[in-house]
Amino acid sequence: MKVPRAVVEARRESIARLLASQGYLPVQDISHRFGISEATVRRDLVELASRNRLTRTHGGALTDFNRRFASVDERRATEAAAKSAIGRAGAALVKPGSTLYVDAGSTPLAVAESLVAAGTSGLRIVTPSLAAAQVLAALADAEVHIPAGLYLGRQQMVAGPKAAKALRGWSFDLAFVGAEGVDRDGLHNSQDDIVAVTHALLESSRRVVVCLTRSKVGKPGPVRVAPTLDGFHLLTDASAEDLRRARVPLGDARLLPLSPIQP
Amino acid sequence: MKVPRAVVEARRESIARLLASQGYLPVQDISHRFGISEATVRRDLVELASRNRLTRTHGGALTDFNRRFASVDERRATEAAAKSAIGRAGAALVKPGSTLYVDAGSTPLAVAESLVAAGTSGLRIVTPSLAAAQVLAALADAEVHIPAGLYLGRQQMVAGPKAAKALRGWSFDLAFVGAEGVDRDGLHNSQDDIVAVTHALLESSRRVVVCLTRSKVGKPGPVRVAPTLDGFHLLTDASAEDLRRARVPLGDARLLPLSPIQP
DNA sequence: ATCTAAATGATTGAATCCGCTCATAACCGT
DNA sequence: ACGGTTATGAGCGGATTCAATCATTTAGAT
Repeated sequence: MKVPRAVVEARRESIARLLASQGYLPVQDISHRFGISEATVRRDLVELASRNRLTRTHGGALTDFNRRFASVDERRATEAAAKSAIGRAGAALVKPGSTLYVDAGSTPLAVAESLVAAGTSGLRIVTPSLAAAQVLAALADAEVHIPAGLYLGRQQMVAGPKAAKALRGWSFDLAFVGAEGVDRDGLHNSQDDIVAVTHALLESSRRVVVCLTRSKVGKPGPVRVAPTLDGFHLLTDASAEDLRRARVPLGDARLLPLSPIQP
Repeated sequence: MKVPRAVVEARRESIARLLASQGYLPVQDISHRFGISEATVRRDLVELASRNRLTRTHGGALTDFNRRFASVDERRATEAAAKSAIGRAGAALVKPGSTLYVDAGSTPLAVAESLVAAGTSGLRIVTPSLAAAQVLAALADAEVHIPAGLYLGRQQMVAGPKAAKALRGWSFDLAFVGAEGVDRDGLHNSQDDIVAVTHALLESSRRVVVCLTRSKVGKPGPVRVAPTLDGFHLLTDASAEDLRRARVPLGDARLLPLSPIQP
């Protein structure tokens, strides 16, 4: 039987709120609590999910607390296996108690996730990526700093002319940066501000690790970071053959090995 | 094939931690990430669940972590009607093209949401709240700035001693701040750093609007912001009678009216 | 070195969940 | 008042997940 529109909206709001307090609810539970059929529960959940009020799962739904950074999640899904491998290899380079820079982008984010999975302790991390900050907050004893800047909603990060300058006050053991692409003309990224940050890192970090999936090899980009990879470390699932074929000017860059599979 | 006991324990620990950062993970995802069969994943999850490290669900598992603390979403859900009314009234004060400060907290967040709903144009906003930044990013022509600071995962905000200083470079038309409580001894908040920010705002903002739900009236707090509400504007769903009864020292504070009905 | 017990992956049948369709009932606009 | 529209619940086929079992491999103890 049809029911007043206001009732439907109120019920959906109730479900969303109940979920916010519970974290997770199975479809069956919701059905019982509200005295409606599971079919209706599913319809409500689909609707609420489309409004980004919650996330659907098999058999239930959960709050969006951690999943609010959506567009990054999409990119995170592509080449997930490669990014995961790069993440593990990157995290393996990190010693407890280090001071790190973790760039924005889904590939450096994989490093952050692996650091959390490894439970590396005593880290001090600077990141312009809100997604990385949120992930790293799971490390109880870590100190996560976010630099000042303009918030870029699409990329879930802060950026700005001040960002590069602010980094000079730090001294990093290790910096993980991403890039738009690398080809015969060198390393490329998307924005002036981000390129400036990478340059600043070359001076304030002992090692700068460029994290790149194979799909970025041979691709150009709007702004050139450097004509060669001199001074960088490279972490990628692309083979040495791939890099040679794309005529990437490696210079004296060190190619870091990936962990095969499994942690 | 059998694998060393230490590896098993390390992997389970990794799963638990990864889960802590993700909130929820399907069995399949875990299987892929760790390169183990789903059967093993289920066995690990059963074991971890028996140790109360996580909660099982159909098709995956989720952290117990979010349950222990009141998340931003949970606070947002409480007194939602009052916060929504405060948000609308606050947004109504904002002229297009203004420069604003929006504090962390679920009540100021309601103002941000109403600003987006109203589609106010040309805003320049500074906020330490990542939730507010994300909401405000929906305004295409807005400029959202995030100050530098330490990331507080539980509150989804940045804070730090530098924050107050950084604000002196700005000149705000309007600042929306929250508070822990207000009682006969004045206005209270939770941390030194945040109180310092409020003080800084009194100098760098033409008007400082304190957003308070009725439940905060009569409540004390760890750190006192000010002994009276002199110089503040007050936006609350509490009645003048409520404030009088709690002997709140209003001083020359201006009590702003709430919009009665919703749009 | 040898043996036992543990860990893993594959398989299978049962249980569960999902998306879809359809009939019904009653809200809502004209 | 009335017709169109919308919300609902039930049923069904298909997909997914689960629990249990079993063979295989090897860590860890004697």
